[in-house]
Amino acid sequence: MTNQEIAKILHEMAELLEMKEVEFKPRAYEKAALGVEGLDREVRDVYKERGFSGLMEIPGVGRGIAEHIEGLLKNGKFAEYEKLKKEIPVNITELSAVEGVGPKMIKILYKNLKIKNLNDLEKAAKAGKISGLARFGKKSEEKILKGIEFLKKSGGRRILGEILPVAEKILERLRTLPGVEGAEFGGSMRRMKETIGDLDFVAFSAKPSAVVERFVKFPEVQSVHEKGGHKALVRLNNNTDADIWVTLPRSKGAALIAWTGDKQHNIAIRTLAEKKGWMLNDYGLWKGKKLLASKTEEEVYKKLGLAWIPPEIRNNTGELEAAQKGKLPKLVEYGDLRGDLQVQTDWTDGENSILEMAHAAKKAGLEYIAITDHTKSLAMTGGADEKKLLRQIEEIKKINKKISGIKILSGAEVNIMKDGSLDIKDEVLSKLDVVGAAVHSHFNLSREEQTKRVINAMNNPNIDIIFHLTGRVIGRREAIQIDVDEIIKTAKRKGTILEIDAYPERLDIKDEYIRKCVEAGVKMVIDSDAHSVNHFKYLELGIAQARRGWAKKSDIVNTKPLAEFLKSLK
DNA sequence: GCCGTTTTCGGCCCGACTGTTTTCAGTCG
Repeated sequence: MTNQEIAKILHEMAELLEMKEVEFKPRAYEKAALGVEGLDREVRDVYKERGFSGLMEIPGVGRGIAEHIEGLLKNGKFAEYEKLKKEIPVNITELSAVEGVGPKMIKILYKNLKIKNLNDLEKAAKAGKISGLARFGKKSEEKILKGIEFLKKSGGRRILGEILPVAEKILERLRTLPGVEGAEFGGSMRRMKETIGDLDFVAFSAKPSAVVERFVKFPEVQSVHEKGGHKALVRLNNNTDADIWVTLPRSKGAALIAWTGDKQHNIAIRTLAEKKGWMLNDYGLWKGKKLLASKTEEEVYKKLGLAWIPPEIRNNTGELEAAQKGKLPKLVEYGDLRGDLQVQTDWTDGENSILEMAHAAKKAGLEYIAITDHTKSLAMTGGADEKKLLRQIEEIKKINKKISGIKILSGAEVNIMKDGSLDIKDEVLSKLDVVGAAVHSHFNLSREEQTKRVINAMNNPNIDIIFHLTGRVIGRREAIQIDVDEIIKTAKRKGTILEIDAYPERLDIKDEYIRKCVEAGVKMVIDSDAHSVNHFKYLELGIAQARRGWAKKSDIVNTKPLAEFLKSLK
């Protein structure tokens, strides 16, 4: 049983208990489900190695839920879940994905109309059966149909890189509206998460309702789900939803904290306020009716005894404790990068020439790039063999003489073969300035084989960097099975750098692994993996990823000037 | 059912909007 399957059962359990109006347990199951989802290993492997106590170390999992997970792993049994599921045998995950449909509604729909899945729901709504139920009307029915339609079209979360440009355009438009005194992203967009479910905007104005009215008429808005004096929820032309909340400028700090989240961070920080006998809501930090702080985030955090916490790390994984102790790291900043160590050109599968890429990189504010075209075993890209690489080294020397303000390094993205050997001879690799190695095939090897394979490659003294270690493509291809802890140990021993590939679909390695590298003292680089002159903008996504992994400037070697950077290579 | 600077029992974040109602439950973030 995979983590996803276990998490799904825990989520469903939360909803089933919600239907039964059981108090507090739903949230406990919800938290446990999140804990399982967030794990960087398979629960079954944790159980195999560490047994029951390993399960109990999963965040949000205590004795009770650990026992249920154990049952699921041992024989697929979870008696209470099955019993509840028998009472209300419906596809909860599917139904609750419909906007506006929650556990209570699912229960009523099943009891009265025997609705079990999306198909049943759509049929019943179209036949006008739902509006006949007590406490349901025509509008509820329409809303359900709209929700189903949206679900069919949108297909879930979008990757950050895809949606960020759209969101920035809307934010700009919002900021320039008359009467608006500032606007920011909220939610997962402000936290720069890998994928975005919907867009959140927070705006500040003395006349909130006027701003809401203008917002819902933006050209990007396709339809309006709901609209009040301070809030609106709309659907955009690109089939994503966007929320806006407009509040008075004096509440800015508290409002941004409330709307940035994430949920667990908010719960933790509000609980912290409560423990001091205060109350934190969307408008401020209060002692009874007395306002203690609200204007800026810094002010609110400070009053609570916390340093300001960067949005990217607001997810209740230790940031509050660190902020309390003044031990938050100073994260690498947007704009800190001086180089890019993975750039493809038209020598293989890139779209532009070496010179064009160099100019584009310079324009993007970089001081050096490494040309890292694919190597020969990646035939589909026209990968370079030894002769072609040597020719490219000479070509780069020539171009370097012609240009100024940027230095081009010669490199390669060497293919790691199934057994961990490399497809380019050492004597040629040793002539390159920067050598990255990457897995591009045999994604399905066992964890042991895959780990051994990559470690073999790392043992080659010419390999400076491992590119996109886990090979995942968000939404399309799973990460390879690999023991990241072992890789990090080896990287530490060998002085190998691990890459944070900023290409929007990759974002590889992910934030938890970055955090492990930071803790282990393993250095990283942030690369665009550019295949065109337009791709250097992706570096921003990589920086966001690094920040979510608590990386400091000193953890990222391509924040260094060229000479210093070169010293950190083998 | 989880969890702990109020620590092994007694708490569990907070508010806006909607729909179908006459005061609020359900949903969402």
